Amino acid sequence: MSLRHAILVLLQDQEASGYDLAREFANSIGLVWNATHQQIYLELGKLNEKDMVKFRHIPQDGKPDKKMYRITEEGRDELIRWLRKPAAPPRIRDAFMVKIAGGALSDPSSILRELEDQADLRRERLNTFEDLARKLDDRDSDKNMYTYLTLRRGILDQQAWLNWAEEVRSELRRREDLTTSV
Amino acid sequence: MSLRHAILVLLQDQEASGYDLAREFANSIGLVWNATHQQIYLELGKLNEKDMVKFRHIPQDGKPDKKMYRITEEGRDELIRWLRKPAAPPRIRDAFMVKIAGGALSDPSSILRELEDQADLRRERLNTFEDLARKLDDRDSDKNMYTYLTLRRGILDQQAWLNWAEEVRSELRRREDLTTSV
DNA sequence: TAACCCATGTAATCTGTTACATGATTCC
DNA sequence: GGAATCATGTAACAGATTACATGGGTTA
Repeated sequence: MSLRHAILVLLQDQEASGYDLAREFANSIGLVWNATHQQIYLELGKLNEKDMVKFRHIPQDGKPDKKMYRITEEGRDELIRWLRKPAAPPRIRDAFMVKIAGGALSDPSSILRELEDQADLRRERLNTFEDLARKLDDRDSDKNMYTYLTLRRGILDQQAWLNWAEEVRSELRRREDLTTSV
Repeated sequence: MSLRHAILVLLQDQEASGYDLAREFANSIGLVWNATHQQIYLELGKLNEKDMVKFRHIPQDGKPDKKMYRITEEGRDELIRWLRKPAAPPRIRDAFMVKIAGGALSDPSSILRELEDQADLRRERLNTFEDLARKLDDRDSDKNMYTYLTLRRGILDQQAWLNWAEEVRSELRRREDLTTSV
């Protein structure tokens, strides 16, 4: 329900096309909310109908035309209304963790294999976020402070995950020692 | 897509009614996957059609009848097939974090208020998970080890969140000092 | 007497995913 | 020559949420 608001947050700072937004969802805001281009184009259509955004056509040569969207007064009002209401708690749906919870059914080696794949991903993300955080030179501007805090959230999250992975490794190792020593 | 598998994981250990499962989704496995009773009843219906579970009627007095579900061979096969495939990465949809990312639009005091509400919730969860982890006496059984690891994931996650909240507080405080001192 | 627990579900709606579609340009 | 980038979308389907429905028993 708040793909809408994530889009409005992005349109706060700049006029953007659906394509631009999709790219940002793959980067910056994607850290906290992700969406595909299909969803974005659909939602932009709805936002336009409700006069929360408006757009202008930009013909380009060599490239397809663009629709550059801008937030309207109504859009800003909607966003501010939403910001005032307490946020719905995120719903947790982590398939990998379902596997861990049901781990007794698989074998440790296949769990470890997938754990390492996931860990690679997390390490990669951690690096990306740390790079981005380092590049935020002026943390004293309002906007940058919130971007920084968002990145910190991502960083702490990845670190916590990696620490947990280390615990999993040592538990599984301990377990192996127990069974082989019998 | 893996509500199905979360249910099958739960039915691994014990026969259960939809109601029982809903309770567990609110507790144990809810830590990694959540679902409402409507979804669960629907999915149990589908699983039954596909012969992945079967049920028997238990009449009760003073209470409504129950349907106690059990996993079948087909169900176990499906679960094992699923466990072998790499899990889809969880999609991130955190409305509160969208608010932080768009924080420059609200005022620090309302952000702090909501931060504290969320922190209360996280602290509560942390306590619950820590209690449950402490009560897991015999960590050497396969099943308990995986439950323990699942709980550890929840614990590290809550801690990381709370540490982040502390960073937010000090950043906002620093920010306030900057603006009031001008 | 009100709220909550037990126990099941259906229906309407909203969101999200996957597949399909087009077409020029640029980079390897 | 093939893949990726730019740029837009539609349609079918799957998954999730919200509202509605029932009704006895227990606890505050």
